[in-house]
Amino acid sequence: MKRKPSTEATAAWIRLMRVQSRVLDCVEQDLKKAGFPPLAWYDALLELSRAPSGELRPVELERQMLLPQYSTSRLIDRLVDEGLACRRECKIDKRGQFVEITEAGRELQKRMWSAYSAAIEKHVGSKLSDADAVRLSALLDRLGCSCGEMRLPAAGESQPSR
Amino acid sequence: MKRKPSTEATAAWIRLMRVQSRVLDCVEQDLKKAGFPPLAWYDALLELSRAPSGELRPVELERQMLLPQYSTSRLIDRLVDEGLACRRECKIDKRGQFVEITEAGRELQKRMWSAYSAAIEKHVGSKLSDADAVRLSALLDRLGCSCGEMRLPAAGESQPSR
DNA sequence: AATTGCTACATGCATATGCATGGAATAGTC
DNA sequence: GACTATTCCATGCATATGCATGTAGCAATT
Repeated sequence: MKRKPSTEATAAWIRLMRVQSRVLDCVEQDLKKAGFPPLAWYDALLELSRAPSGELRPVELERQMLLPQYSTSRLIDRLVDEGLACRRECKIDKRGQFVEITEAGRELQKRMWSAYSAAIEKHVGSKLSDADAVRLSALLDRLGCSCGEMRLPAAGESQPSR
Repeated sequence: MKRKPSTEATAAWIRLMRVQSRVLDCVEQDLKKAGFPPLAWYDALLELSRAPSGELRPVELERQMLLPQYSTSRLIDRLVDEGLACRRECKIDKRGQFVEITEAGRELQKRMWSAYSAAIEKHVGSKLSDADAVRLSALLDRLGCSCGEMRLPAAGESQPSR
Protein backbone atom coordinates (compact mmCIF):
# COMPACT_ATOMS: atom_id res chain seq x y z
CA MET A 1 0.00 0.00 0.00
CA LYS A 2 2.99 2.29 -0.26
CA ARG A 3 3.13 2.13 -4.03
CA LYS A 4 3.71 5.47 -5.67
CA PRO A 5 1.22 6.89 -8.13
CA SER A 6 2.04 6.88 -11.82
CA THR A 7 2.89 10.21 -13.35
CA GLU A 8 -0.36 9.89 -15.32
CA ALA A 9 -2.39 9.58 -12.15
CA THR A 10 -0.53 12.46 -10.59
CA ALA A 11 -1.14 14.65 -13.61
CA ALA A 12 -4.84 13.80 -13.50
CA TRP A 13 -4.95 14.70 -9.81
CA ILE A 14 -3.36 18.06 -10.50
CA ARG A 15 -5.77 18.87 -13.28
CA LEU A 16 -8.71 17.80 -11.21
CA MET A 17 -7.71 20.18 -8.45
CA ARG A 18 -6.75 23.12 -10.59
CA VAL A 19 -9.47 22.94 -13.16
CA GLN A 20 -12.33 22.58 -10.75
CA SER A 21 -10.99 25.35 -8.59
CA ARG A 22 -10.82 27.65 -11.59
CA VAL A 23 -14.17 26.68 -13.01
CA LEU A 24 -15.90 26.91 -9.67
CA ASP A 25 -14.36 30.28 -9.11
CA CYS A 26 -15.59 31.52 -12.48
CA VAL A 27 -19.11 30.32 -11.85
CA GLU A 28 -19.23 31.72 -8.34
CA GLN A 29 -17.98 35.05 -9.60
CA ASP A 30 -20.64 35.18 -12.28
CA LEU A 31 -23.32 34.52 -9.69
CA LYS A 32 -21.92 37.07 -7.32
CA LYS A 33 -21.70 39.70 -10.03
CA ALA A 34 -25.35 39.08 -10.76
CA GLY A 35 -26.05 39.85 -7.12
CA PHE A 36 -26.77 36.33 -5.95
CA PRO A 37 -25.70 34.49 -2.81
CA PRO A 38 -23.14 31.64 -2.88
CA LEU A 39 -23.80 28.39 -4.68
CA ALA A 40 -24.27 26.51 -1.43
CA TRP A 41 -27.46 28.48 -0.88
CA TYR A 42 -28.72 27.40 -4.26
CA ASP A 43 -27.91 23.78 -3.56
CA ALA A 44 -29.76 23.87 -0.27
CA LEU A 45 -32.77 25.62 -1.73
CA LEU A 46 -32.90 23.15 -4.58
CA GLU A 47 -32.78 20.17 -2.26
CA LEU A 48 -35.52 21.65 -0.16
CA SER A 49 -37.70 22.53 -3.15
CA ARG A 50 -37.39 18.98 -4.44
CA ALA A 51 -38.29 17.39 -1.15
CA PRO A 52 -41.80 15.94 -0.74
CA SER A 53 -43.45 18.94 0.84
CA GLY A 54 -40.61 21.40 0.56
CA GLU A 55 -39.13 20.32 3.85
CA LEU A 56 -36.21 18.24 4.96
CA ARG A 57 -34.46 17.27 8.15
CA PRO A 58 -31.15 19.09 8.55
CA VAL A 59 -29.43 15.76 8.71
CA GLU A 60 -30.78 14.85 5.27
CA LEU A 61 -29.64 18.13 3.84
CA GLU A 62 -26.28 17.51 5.36
CA ARG A 63 -25.94 14.16 3.66
CA GLN A 64 -27.04 15.40 0.29
CA MET A 65 -24.78 18.39 0.34
CA LEU A 66 -21.73 16.56 1.69
CA LEU A 67 -21.23 19.22 4.29
CA PRO A 68 -20.14 18.93 7.90
CA GLN A 69 -22.94 19.05 10.41
CA TYR A 70 -22.13 22.44 11.89
CA SER A 71 -21.86 23.87 8.44
CA THR A 72 -25.39 22.89 7.46
CA SER A 73 -26.64 24.12 10.78
CA ARG A 74 -25.28 27.56 10.12
CA LEU A 75 -26.32 27.57 6.49
CA ILE A 76 -29.87 26.96 7.64
CA ASP A 77 -29.52 29.83 10.09
CA ARG A 78 -28.69 32.15 7.24
CA LEU A 79 -31.49 30.93 4.99
CA VAL A 80 -33.92 31.44 7.82
CA ASP A 81 -32.52 34.90 8.57
CA GLU A 82 -33.16 35.84 4.96
CA GLY A 83 -36.65 34.46 4.99
CA LEU A 84 -35.81 31.80 2.42
CA ALA A 85 -36.67 28.93 4.73
CA CYS A 86 -38.19 28.38 8.13
CA ARG A 87 -37.75 25.83 10.87
CA ARG A 88 -40.62 23.58 11.83
CA GLU A 89 -41.08 21.33 14.77
CA CYS A 90 -40.57 17.63 14.16
CA LYS A 91 -43.24 15.72 16.03
CA ILE A 92 -41.90 12.25 15.46
CA ASP A 93 -38.44 13.03 16.79
CA LYS A 94 -38.17 15.83 19.27
CA ARG A 95 -34.46 16.11 18.89
CA GLY A 96 -34.88 17.04 15.29
CA GLN A 97 -36.72 19.58 13.22
CA PHE A 98 -37.83 20.22 9.70
CA VAL A 99 -36.57 22.97 7.48
CA GLU A 100 -39.12 24.18 5.01
CA ILE A 101 -38.50 26.34 2.00
CA THR A 102 -40.58 29.50 1.73
CA GLU A 103 -42.12 31.04 -1.36
CA ALA A 104 -39.28 33.57 -1.40
CA GLY A 105 -36.87 30.66 -1.26
CA ARG A 106 -38.45 28.97 -4.24
CA GLU A 107 -38.37 32.15 -6.20
CA LEU A 108 -34.75 32.85 -5.46
CA GLN A 109 -33.84 29.32 -6.44
CA LYS A 110 -35.51 29.78 -9.80
CA ARG A 111 -33.93 33.15 -10.43
CA MET A 112 -30.54 31.76 -9.49
CA TRP A 113 -30.92 28.86 -11.84
CA SER A 114 -31.18 31.17 -14.77
CA ALA A 115 -27.83 32.78 -13.95
CA TYR A 116 -26.33 29.52 -12.80
CA SER A 117 -27.24 27.61 -15.93
CA ALA A 118 -25.83 30.38 -18.07
CA ALA A 119 -22.58 30.13 -16.14
CA ILE A 120 -22.42 26.37 -16.57
CA GLU A 121 -22.95 26.74 -20.26
CA LYS A 122 -20.31 29.44 -20.48
CA HIS A 123 -17.64 27.68 -18.46
CA VAL A 124 -18.35 24.01 -19.17
CA GLY A 125 -20.94 23.39 -21.86
CA SER A 126 -19.34 25.57 -24.47
CA LYS A 127 -15.96 23.89 -23.99
CA LEU A 128 -17.04 20.30 -24.40
CA SER A 129 -19.14 18.33 -26.83
CA ASP A 130 -21.97 16.40 -25.25
CA ALA A 131 -20.12 13.17 -25.97
CA ASP A 132 -17.03 14.45 -24.21
CA ALA A 133 -19.10 15.65 -21.29
CA VAL A 134 -20.41 12.11 -20.94
CA ARG A 135 -16.90 10.69 -21.11
CA LEU A 136 -15.73 13.15 -18.49
CA SER A 137 -18.60 12.26 -16.18
CA ALA A 138 -17.86 8.58 -16.54
CA LEU A 139 -14.20 9.00 -15.70
CA LEU A 140 -14.98 11.19 -12.72
CA ASP A 141 -17.52 8.71 -11.42
CA ARG A 142 -14.79 6.15 -11.15
CA LEU A 143 -13.10 8.30 -8.54
CA GLY A 144 -16.27 8.67 -6.56
CA CYS A 145 -16.55 6.24 -3.73
CA SER A 146 -13.46 5.48 -1.72
CA CYS A 147 -14.35 6.72 1.75
CA GLY A 148 -18.07 6.77 2.29
CA GLU A 149 -20.90 6.89 -0.18
CA MET A 150 -22.04 9.53 -2.55
CA ARG A 151 -25.40 10.42 -3.97
CA LEU A 152 -25.41 11.72 -7.50
CA PRO A 153 -28.47 13.35 -8.93
CA ALA A 154 -30.48 11.48 -11.52
CA ALA A 155 -29.04 11.74 -15.00
CA GLY A 156 -31.88 13.69 -16.56
CA GLU A 157 -32.00 16.45 -13.94
CA SER A 158 -31.88 19.85 -15.46
CA GLN A 159 -31.16 21.65 -12.22
CA PRO A 160 -28.08 20.30 -10.53
CA SER A 161 -27.44 19.98 -6.87
CA ARG A 162 -23.70 19.81 -7.34
CA MET B 1 -25.16 33.91 -24.90
CA LYS B 2 -28.14 32.86 -22.87
CA ARG B 3 -28.22 29.33 -24.22
CA LYS B 4 -28.84 26.70 -21.57
CA PRO B 5 -26.32 23.95 -20.92
CA SER B 6 -27.06 20.46 -22.12
CA THR B 7 -27.92 17.92 -19.47
CA GLU B 8 -24.63 16.22 -20.32
CA ALA B 9 -22.68 19.36 -19.57
CA THR B 10 -24.62 19.91 -16.39
CA ALA B 11 -23.98 16.36 -15.25
CA ALA B 12 -20.27 16.81 -15.94
CA TRP B 13 -20.26 20.01 -13.92
CA ILE B 14 -21.90 18.28 -10.99
CA ARG B 15 -19.43 15.41 -11.03
CA LEU B 16 -16.52 17.76 -11.33
CA MET B 17 -17.63 19.61 -8.22
CA ARG B 18 -18.59 16.64 -6.13
CA VAL B 19 -15.80 14.31 -7.06
CA GLN B 20 -13.00 16.76 -6.57
CA SER B 21 -14.44 17.89 -3.29
CA ARG B 22 -14.57 14.32 -2.07
CA VAL B 23 -11.18 13.35 -3.35
CA LEU B 24 -9.53 16.47 -2.05
CA ASP B 25 -11.15 15.91 1.29
CA CYS B 26 -9.85 12.34 1.45
CA VAL B 27 -6.34 13.38 0.58
CA GLU B 28 -6.33 16.28 3.03
CA GLN B 29 -7.62 14.00 5.76
CA ASP B 30 -4.90 11.47 5.10
CA LEU B 31 -2.28 14.17 5.35
CA LYS B 32 -3.78 15.61 8.48
CA LYS B 33 -3.98 12.21 10.12
CA ALA B 34 -0.31 11.76 9.40
CA GLY B 35 0.30 14.99 11.30
CA PHE B 36 1.06 17.20 8.33
CA PRO B 37 -0.04 20.75 7.56
CA PRO B 38 -2.54 21.56 4.78
CA LEU B 39 -1.77 20.89 1.14
CA ALA B 40 -1.34 24.57 0.40
CA TRP B 41 1.80 24.52 2.51
CA TYR B 42 3.14 21.67 0.46
CA ASP B 43 2.41 23.49 -2.76
CA ALA B 44 4.18 26.58 -1.60
CA LEU B 45 7.19 24.66 -0.31
CA LEU B 46 7.43 22.77 -3.56
CA GLU B 47 7.32 25.90 -5.65
CA LEU B 48 10.01 27.45 -3.50
CA SER B 49 12.21 24.38 -3.56
CA ARG B 50 12.00 24.27 -7.34
CA ALA B 51 12.87 27.91 -7.79
CA PRO B 52 16.42 28.78 -8.92
CA SER B 53 17.97 29.35 -5.53
CA GLY B 54 15.07 28.29 -3.38
CA GLU B 55 13.58 31.73 -3.39
CA LEU B 56 10.69 33.42 -5.09
CA ARG B 57 8.91 36.71 -5.06
CA PRO B 58 5.56 36.50 -3.30
CA VAL B 59 3.94 37.69 -6.47
CA GLU B 60 5.35 34.72 -8.36
CA LEU B 61 4.14 32.30 -5.76
CA GLU B 62 0.77 33.93 -5.94
CA ARG B 63 0.55 33.38 -9.68
CA GLN B 64 1.67 29.79 -9.53
CA MET B 65 -0.67 28.86 -6.75
CA LEU B 66 -3.67 30.71 -8.15
CA LEU B 67 -4.29 32.31 -4.80
CA PRO B 68 -5.44 35.83 -3.98
CA GLN B 69 -2.70 38.19 -2.98
CA TYR B 70 -3.63 38.51 0.68
CA SER B 71 -3.84 34.78 0.95
CA THR B 72 -0.27 34.22 -0.22
CA SER B 73 0.87 36.98 2.03
CA ARG B 74 -0.55 35.22 5.07
CA LEU B 75 0.56 31.80 3.95
CA ILE B 76 4.10 33.12 3.83
CA ASP B 77 3.64 34.53 7.33
CA ARG B 78 2.80 31.07 8.59
CA LEU B 79 5.65 29.36 6.80
CA VAL B 80 8.03 31.91 8.25
CA ASP B 81 6.55 31.50 11.72
CA GLU B 82 7.22 27.78 11.50
CA GLY B 83 10.74 28.27 10.30
CA LEU B 84 10.02 26.69 6.94
CA ALA B 85 10.90 29.79 4.99
CA CYS B 86 12.35 33.20 5.58
CA ARG B 87 11.93 36.61 4.03
CA ARG B 88 14.82 38.24 2.29
CA GLU B 89 15.31 41.74 1.12
CA CYS B 90 14.92 42.37 -2.57
CA LYS B 91 17.62 44.75 -3.66
CA ILE B 92 16.40 45.33 -7.17
CA ASP B 93 12.90 46.31 -6.10
CA LYS B 94 12.54 47.74 -2.65
CA ARG B 95 8.79 47.28 -2.68
CA GLY B 96 9.25 43.57 -2.95
CA GLN B 97 11.04 40.80 -1.16
CA PHE B 98 12.18 37.28 -1.65
CA VAL B 99 10.89 34.28 0.20
CA GLU B 100 13.48 31.59 0.65
CA ILE B 101 12.84 28.04 1.70
CA THR B 102 14.86 26.82 4.67
CA GLU B 103 16.41 23.42 5.22
CA ALA B 104 13.52 22.53 7.51
CA GLY B 105 11.18 23.56 4.73
CA ARG B 106 12.86 21.29 2.24
CA GLU B 107 12.74 18.41 4.62
CA LEU B 108 9.09 18.87 5.42
CA GLN B 109 8.28 19.05 1.73
CA LYS B 110 10.02 15.75 1.16
CA ARG B 111 8.36 14.04 4.09
CA MET B 112 5.00 15.34 3.00
CA TRP B 113 5.50 14.04 -0.50
CA SER B 114 5.76 10.54 0.77
CA ALA B 115 2.37 10.74 2.49
CA TYR B 116 0.91 12.84 -0.29
CA SER B 117 1.93 10.51 -3.06
CA ALA B 118 0.51 7.57 -1.15
CA ALA B 119 -2.78 9.43 -0.86
CA ILE B 120 -2.85 10.21 -4.57
CA GLU B 121 -2.25 6.59 -5.36
CA LYS B 122 -4.93 5.51 -2.94
CA HIS B 123 -7.61 7.92 -4.05
CA VAL B 124 -6.81 8.41 -7.71
CA GLY B 125 -4.15 6.11 -9.11
CA SER B 126 -5.72 2.92 -7.90
CA LYS B 127 -9.09 3.84 -9.41
CA LEU B 128 -7.92 4.62 -12.91
CA SER B 129 -5.74 2.97 -15.51
CA ASP B 130 -2.90 5.12 -16.78
CA ALA B 131 -4.68 5.43 -20.10
CA ASP B 132 -7.84 6.64 -18.40
CA ALA B 133 -5.86 9.06 -16.31
CA VAL B 134 -4.50 10.53 -19.51
CA ARG B 135 -7.97 10.77 -20.99
CA LEU B 136 -9.26 12.45 -17.86
CA SER B 137 -6.43 14.97 -17.90
CA ALA B 138 -7.10 15.78 -21.53
CA LEU B 139 -10.78 16.38 -20.95
CA LEU B 140 -10.12 18.53 -17.91
CA ASP B 141 -7.58 20.59 -19.79
CA ARG B 142 -10.26 21.61 -22.22
CA LEU B 143 -12.06 23.39 -19.39
CA GLY B 144 -8.95 25.23 -18.38
CA CYS B 145 -8.75 28.70 -19.77
CA SER B 146 -11.90 30.77 -19.94
CA CYS B 147 -11.14 33.70 -17.67
CA GLY B 148 -7.44 34.32 -17.33
CA GLU B 149 -4.52 32.04 -17.92
CA MET B 150 -3.34 28.99 -16.12
CA ARG B 151 0.02 27.38 -15.66
CA LEU B 152 0.07 23.63 -15.56
CA PRO B 153 3.15 21.79 -14.42
CA ALA B 154 5.21 19.96 -17.00
CA ALA B 155 3.85 16.55 -17.81
CA GLY B 156 6.70 14.52 -16.40
CA GLU B 157 6.76 16.10 -12.96
CA SER B 158 6.61 13.58 -10.23
CA GLN B 159 5.84 16.01 -7.45
CA PRO B 160 2.77 18.02 -8.27
CA SER B 161 2.06 21.60 -7.44
CA ARG B 162 -1.66 21.08 -7.86
C1' DA C 1 11.47 67.06 -9.80
C1' DA C 2 6.64 67.24 -9.26
C1' DT C 3 2.46 64.80 -10.65
C1' DT C 4 0.06 60.80 -11.67
C1' DG C 5 -0.49 56.12 -11.83
C1' DC C 6 0.74 51.53 -11.09
C1' DT C 7 2.83 47.50 -8.66
C1' DA C 8 4.17 44.80 -4.43
C1' DC C 9 2.90 43.66 -0.18
C1' DA C 10 0.51 44.09 4.54
C1' DT C 11 -3.39 44.51 7.55
C1' DG C 12 -7.98 45.90 10.05
C1' DC C 13 -12.27 44.32 10.18
C1' DA C 14 -16.23 41.58 9.23
C1' DT C 15 -17.60 37.09 8.12
C1' DA C 16 -16.94 32.11 7.57
C1' DT C 17 -14.97 27.70 8.93
C1' DG C 18 -13.14 23.86 11.80
C1' DC C 19 -13.08 21.75 16.08
C1' DA C 20 -14.61 20.40 20.24
C1' DT C 21 -18.21 20.24 23.21
C1' DG C 22 -22.88 20.65 25.09
C1' DG C 23 -27.77 19.63 25.63
C1' DA C 24 -31.67 17.17 24.58
C1' DA C 25 -33.99 13.22 22.85
C1' DT C 26 -34.05 8.39 21.19
C1' DA C 27 -32.52 3.50 21.17
C1' DG C 28 -30.62 -0.44 23.19
C1' DT C 29 -29.38 -3.32 27.32
C1' DC C 30 -29.89 -5.17 31.60
C1' DG D 1 -37.24 1.68 34.62
C1' DA D 2 -32.21 2.78 35.34
C1' DC D 3 -28.02 2.98 32.54
C1' DT D 4 -25.39 3.59 28.62
C1' DA D 5 -24.67 4.57 23.95
C1' DT D 6 -25.99 7.01 20.05
C1' DT D 7 -28.25 10.48 17.15
C1' DC D 8 -29.67 15.32 16.16
C1' DC D 9 -28.66 19.79 16.39
C1' DA D 10 -26.48 24.27 18.33
C1' DT D 11 -22.66 27.03 19.75
C1' DG D 12 -18.14 29.06 21.99
C1' DC D 13 -13.82 29.73 20.61
C1' DA D 14 -9.80 29.81 17.79
C1' DT D 15 -8.32 30.21 13.22
C1' DA D 16 -8.91 31.29 8.31
C1' DT D 17 -10.81 33.97 4.52
C1' DG D 18 -12.67 37.90 1.76
C1' DC D 19 -12.76 42.62 1.09
C1' DA D 20 -11.25 47.03 1.24
C1' DT D 21 -7.71 49.92 2.12
C1' DG D 22 -3.05 51.52 3.42
C1' DT D 23 1.95 52.17 2.68
C1' DA D 24 5.94 52.25 0.16
C1' DG D 25 8.50 52.12 -3.95
C1' DC D 26 8.72 52.20 -9.01
C1' DA D 27 7.65 54.16 -13.72
C1' DA D 28 6.07 57.40 -17.09
C1' DT D 29 4.84 61.97 -18.30
C1' DT D 30 5.44 66.62 -18.09
